[in-house]
Amino acid sequence: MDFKDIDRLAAIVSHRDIDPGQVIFEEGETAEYAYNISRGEVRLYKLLPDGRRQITGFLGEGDFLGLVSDSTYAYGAEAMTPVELCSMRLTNLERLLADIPPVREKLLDMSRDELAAAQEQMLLLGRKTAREQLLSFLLHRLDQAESDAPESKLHLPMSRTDIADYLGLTIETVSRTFTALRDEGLIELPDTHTVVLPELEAVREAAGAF
Amino acid sequence: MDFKDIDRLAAIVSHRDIDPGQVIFEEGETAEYAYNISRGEVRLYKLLPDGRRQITGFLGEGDFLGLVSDSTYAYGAEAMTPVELCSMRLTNLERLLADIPPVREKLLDMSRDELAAAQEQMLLLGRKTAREQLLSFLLHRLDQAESDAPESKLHLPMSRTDIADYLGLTIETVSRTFTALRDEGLIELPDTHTVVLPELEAVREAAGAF
DNA sequence: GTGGTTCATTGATTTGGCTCAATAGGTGCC
DNA sequence: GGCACCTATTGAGCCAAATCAATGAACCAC
Repeated sequence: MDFKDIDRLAAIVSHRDIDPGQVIFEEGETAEYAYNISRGEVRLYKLLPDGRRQITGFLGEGDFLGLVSDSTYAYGAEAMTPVELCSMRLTNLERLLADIPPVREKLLDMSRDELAAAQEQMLLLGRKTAREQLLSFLLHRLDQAESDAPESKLHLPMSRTDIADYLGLTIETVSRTFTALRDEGLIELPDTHTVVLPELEAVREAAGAF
Repeated sequence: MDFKDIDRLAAIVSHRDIDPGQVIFEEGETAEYAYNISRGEVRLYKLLPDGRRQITGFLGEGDFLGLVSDSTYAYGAEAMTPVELCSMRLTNLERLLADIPPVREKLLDMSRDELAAAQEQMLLLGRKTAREQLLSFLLHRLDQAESDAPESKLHLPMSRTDIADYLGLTIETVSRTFTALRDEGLIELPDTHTVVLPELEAVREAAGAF
């Protein structure tokens, strides 16, 4: 990507601020924009007609949002915290992609990573117990955060309901499992949204070798 | 893609036959080849250390196999029926991809479709009952087969165990659920590997609006 | 035909996680 | 402070699916 490309990119991006709990886009909506998350945390989800919700992923700063297969979004997206988005019209983006191989290559890599993560999540949802699921979830968050957090202390921006809908559990089971893990000494819970993993090896073991 | 490209493509592909039950590649193995399935049915799966298995997808004729994010396969693959593969060395493939935009574009589309399917599967695994899962599975297979089968008669090449591991259930639950659906008249089971859906609308309804 | 093997079905029982219900912490507002 | 609101925790009972166990059906080898 050279200077000319960067200029063209700058010309089609704009900015958008979202409050916590606000919908960024809904599943099935015609996809007009793709986004890059400048700040904040986002949940992706799918719904059944009766309201059951499955969260398919959590995104944070730097993540790309709005990769679509056809012309509609395959899932909904909501802000969990105040979110700043860098938005691009998909028509412009597609034209840009057609021209700039490195961007296209990056997109392909991203979707392959996302796919590998989705398969890991299927293993978790289909075959792991609540305990293993929660530990795997914590380890995964820790790995992601590792870059800027040297210690095994973890901030969870999402609610218990969000965690439950991500793991295919109920809020009560999530809460009970957190408590049980705390009582066993596998984790510490200084407050609701903070977890410390003092014995990482034991956690990895108990998570089903994540 | 022009004639020159096709020649280069032809030069790097070769052929491979696989017997039912044979492993094509294992999760974690260094990825040397990507494949296109010429004939037969393949299951993709991930394993936990204690042997629990989650099937993450079934592939058939024409499907592409071996899209990897890093240098190792993210899942294992096994033949369910006799399989004929068209194989390509990944090193060659990568070089080819770097040069030919339409191939790269196709790959991106495929991985986006696969990702959308993965998210649908997460919804199914996390939030649907055994009954809804099985019906969704049948409808999905029917949609895929629709092209060459005008009727709502479906061939299931995989075993009950495979279906169970795909849906995150046990073989007994799959069998019981099949029987229950048959007794309700929602499906017919002429033999173990054949299902007929006489009332498609009722099935769609009961599957949780797949 | 008989025994062995594999896969599917059916039955009996158990259990992990869900449902329903109550209680406890926080936080903000008046 | 006192109250309302929201989220999380804890308790009691229940149920869908798992587990354990037996039987049936199809296929092959001898």
